[in-house]
Parts: sequence; C-alpha cells; structure tokens
Amino acid sequence: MSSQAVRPGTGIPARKSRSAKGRSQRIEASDEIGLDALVGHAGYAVRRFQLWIFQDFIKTLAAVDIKPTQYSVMTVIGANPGLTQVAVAKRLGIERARLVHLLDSLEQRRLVKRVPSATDRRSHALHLTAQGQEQLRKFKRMAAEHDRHVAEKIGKENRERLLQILSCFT
Amino acid sequence: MSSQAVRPGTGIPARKSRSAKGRSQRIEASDEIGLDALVGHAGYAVRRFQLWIFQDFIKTLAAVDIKPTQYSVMTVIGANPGLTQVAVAKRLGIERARLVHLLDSLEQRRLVKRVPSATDRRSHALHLTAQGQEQLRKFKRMAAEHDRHVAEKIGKENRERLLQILSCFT
DNA sequence: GAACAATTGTTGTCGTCAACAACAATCTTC
DNA sequence: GAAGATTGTTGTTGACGACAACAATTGTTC
Repeated sequence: MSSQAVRPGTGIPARKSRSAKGRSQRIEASDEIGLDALVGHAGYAVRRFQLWIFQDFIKTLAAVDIKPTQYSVMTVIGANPGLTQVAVAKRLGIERARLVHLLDSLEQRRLVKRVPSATDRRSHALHLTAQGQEQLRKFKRMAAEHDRHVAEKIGKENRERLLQILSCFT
Repeated sequence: MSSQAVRPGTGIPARKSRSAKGRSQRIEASDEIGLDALVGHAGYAVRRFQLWIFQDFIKTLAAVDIKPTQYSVMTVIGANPGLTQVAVAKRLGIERARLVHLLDSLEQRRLVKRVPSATDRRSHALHLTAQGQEQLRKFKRMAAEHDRHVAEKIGKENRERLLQILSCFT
C-alpha cells in the first residue's frame, strides 16, 4: 500500500531492503537483528560454541574420519586399558547401548578390540590394537591442531579460563 | 587361574574389585578412571556442560513444555516482530527446514502466527500472538530461574566470564 | 545350594537434531 | 521476457540421547 518500502514488522525504513546484495557485495544478514534476552543466557552461547567446535574438530580430523565421540572413546581406552564397556560409558557420559555401535565401528577398523574378561564372563576388557595405539598418537596431534583453532578463535588465555570453569563437568 | 584377583588389563591388583558395593555403599564408578588427554580438550568439557545445561532448562520449563530452541525462536520473534523465517533461522543458526516444524508447533499452540508479507508473497512475517507475548514473559521468568541454577553450578562470576568469552558466538 | 536380585552386553524403538537435496512459487536482474 | 536467486516446504540421511527389553552371567540371601 504505502509507497515507502518498510522492513516488515520493525517499522524501520528499509535501506535498499535486502537487495543490497545486488551491488557486488552481499550483506552478512546474520547481524543487525537484535537478540535481546537471548544474549545473557549461557545455554545459547554454549550451544553455538559447541556446534562450532564440533564442526571444526570433524573438519580437522576429516582425513582420518574420526569424530569427537570416537576420539574420546579411544582416548579413555588408551589411558585405561582393560576397562569394561559400562565403565567407559559411565566415564564419558554416554549410554552403554550407544557405545556398542561405537565399538563395533572401531573394532571393524582394527583400532579397538574386545577381549573376553577372565574374571567376569559377561564383560569385555577393552584394549587398543597395536595400530590403534599408533593411530591414536596421530589423532592426538591432529586434535592438538584443532585446539589451536579454538585458541585462535577465543584467545589462548580465554581457552584456559574456559577449561578451568568447566572442569567440574569433565 | 591365578588366585589373586587382577583388574583386567591394568595389571594393577584389584582392591576388592568392583564388588565393594556389597558393603552398603556403592562406588560412584564415574571417577577413579583417568581421562588423560581428554581433559585439556575444550570440546569435551563444552559438550558435557551443554548437555547439563539443556537438561536443566528442559526440566525447569517442563511445566510449560518449552524447549531451549522454542524459547530462542520466541525470544527473537518477540524482539524483532515481522522477521521472515530465513532471517530467524540465520540469526539462530538453525536450518530453515527445521524452523518450519518449530513454527508449526508454536503456531498450533497459538503462540506465534505467520502473517503473509505485504511486500513479498513468498515470505511470512512472524509475530507473537497476544497470548504468545504474555506467555513469553512467563517463560523468561522461568528461564531466569534456570540461569540461577547455572550460576549455582559454576559460580556467578564464572557465568559472567563464560558469557563474555563466548560473546563472539552469539 | 536354590531362589532372587543385580549387572553386562546387546537389540530395538522413539524423538530430537544437523546437514542436504529437491521442489514450486515468487522475486530480482539483465 | 528469460535466467538466476530466494523463500517456504517436504523429504532423507545419519548422529545422538533416552528408554525398554532381553539372555547370559554374577552376586546376594535365606
């Protein structure tokens, strides 16, 4: 109706609307929108950060096809050989049902092996294979690079502070 | 075969194994397992924290059946009435495909309405309904309580510091 | 030692979520 | 007006957390 273009809802006159992209440069579009009460909620910031950090981890370790959860499983087993599946699951806060599939995958890739426990015929003792140990060293180097990305993003000292604040969750 | 019980794999003699639970108190079992390199990775701590914080949010707002994502959508729309779906999706970092279902749900509950845009017949202008605005005020009070839980968990000043560190992701 | 309860690994289902791909309707641009 | 981009929508895929059930085994109790 009105001849003046208006950003719908805001009541603010649109400056070239969103067609400013026509001029060779496209607006980022993610900003210039108020969040108000959303900023100030820890959960929101943490969710965005967690999303970013996982994507970077996956991208950095894409060549070896290792996802964060797989890395955490191998790390725990590598540091504590012989653990049962429940023990690993509890330690990492994942369900033992889910760990089954994770171990299936890792065992298929000859990185982890399930050894029947001598003392409890129900449980398995989890170990890294020889190449599993070798590969894990490689993974750790790549994960260290990923952590450098994190440090670049939020600052080295902020990363340290973050780890300290969240230490009660590890 | 050996008479001495041994924690499988570790080679360390088991101190009463894991059957210490027989004596009226059960071992927490989540600790006494080394994480080694896992502590020191920001991603792991953040994942655990994000899990905890979302669960607390859901629990705290269980009476009104509002999940974190729904809350963030309503908050953004409330602060910027008339936004299109793509704008909201980009701002919150969720896919527009996913936002469709979120809005379907919120619209069914008469909290949000999709108004056909006057300037672009493809897009919808998103608004809170009258009761949507009213309810949102209630949700915000409950979310504030949730944030108090966070402050109790990690400390008030740590929460502030956390928000500041992660401000580049909001 | 027999009955009962608890644990371990496994399988399955359900709902949430991110990531894509495709599509019709519509708008922009040339 | 034709070509290309955008918007909302539908659908699929795979990762993930939460739950429930089950057989095999172990622990506990009378």
